[in-house]
Amino acid sequence: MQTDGAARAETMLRDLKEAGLKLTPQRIAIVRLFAQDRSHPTAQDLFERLRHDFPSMSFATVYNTLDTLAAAGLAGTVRLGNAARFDPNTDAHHHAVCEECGAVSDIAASSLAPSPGTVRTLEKVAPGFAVKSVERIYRGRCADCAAPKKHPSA
Amino acid sequence: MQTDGAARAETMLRDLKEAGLKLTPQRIAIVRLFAQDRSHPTAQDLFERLRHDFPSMSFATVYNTLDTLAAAGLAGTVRLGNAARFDPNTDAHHHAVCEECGAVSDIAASSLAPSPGTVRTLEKVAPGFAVKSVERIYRGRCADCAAPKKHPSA
DNA sequence: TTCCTTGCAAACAGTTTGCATTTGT
DNA sequence: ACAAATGCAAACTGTTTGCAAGGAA
Repeated sequence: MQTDGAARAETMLRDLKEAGLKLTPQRIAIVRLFAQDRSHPTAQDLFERLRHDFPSMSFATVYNTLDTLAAAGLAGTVRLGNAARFDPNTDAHHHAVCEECGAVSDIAASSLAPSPGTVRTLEKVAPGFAVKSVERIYRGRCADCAAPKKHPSA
Repeated sequence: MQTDGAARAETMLRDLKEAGLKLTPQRIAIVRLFAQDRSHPTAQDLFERLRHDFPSMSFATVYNTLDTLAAAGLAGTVRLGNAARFDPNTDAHHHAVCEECGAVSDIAASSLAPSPGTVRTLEKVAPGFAVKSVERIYRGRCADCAAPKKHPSA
């Protein structure tokens, strides 16, 4: 179970090191920032926020690091709009997307494995297709957008 | 229930006309091709196949037509990789994606509305989030890729 | 020292836009 | 005739690549 972002950052860094990868200042900064971010940031988002501390950092480095994390199984990616969004949550989970503001939140799942019923259904509809995992996207309206106060007046 | 592609094409065309849109030769060709295509083609795919009959057709026209169809509720879009894929199937359904060849197939669903159980679960995990629909992506390996004959020899 | 990483800039892929011209209706 | 659609090319966004220079181990 994932809880503390800071702890997760250190775990990621340790895992990267153990995988024989170098811990450059950039990577450390990216990981520390990313591990704590539950907003499913895009590479651009992170780049923007890192820009301040690392004025010379390039996009490529951000992508590189994120891809490396993903390849190491320390991060996931979700594609919902035009941009790839990265997710430090490696527990089984689905996503809830707000159609109004675009916010994405994680919805814990006990497992992504298909249920026996799902397997049975698919066998009929798509014979021969071997399901490995089921991903769900819940679309709707998040609490913030449902809130009546559209005009922050009064 | 969607069955005959050719019939669906004519239905689409009729609906477009009824919506006050013009039936240009390009649109007719795109619709006729698209309505029958269950492979979830990208705009590029269609453009390429249309190129032969309409050497002067532009990308923009393909996108325009596809977007128009989508806006009219006559087509759907799925985003799985880098490109948007269009789907002439407007019945409630999910998608099965082969992780090996990338093929996408439709999996009929009785409804995309969330089940009472889902609503209940989400209420706990994401309080205030109003689920409107649930989309599923089944990932696995399709029948073709599972087939042992990788080398079309013998 | 040795590779892995970085930064940069250019290359790419997919999609959108502006505008003059053409064309359904 | 008129509004809508087309073609074209250029602009854009998001992502990737090639390569010289830099830096962790």
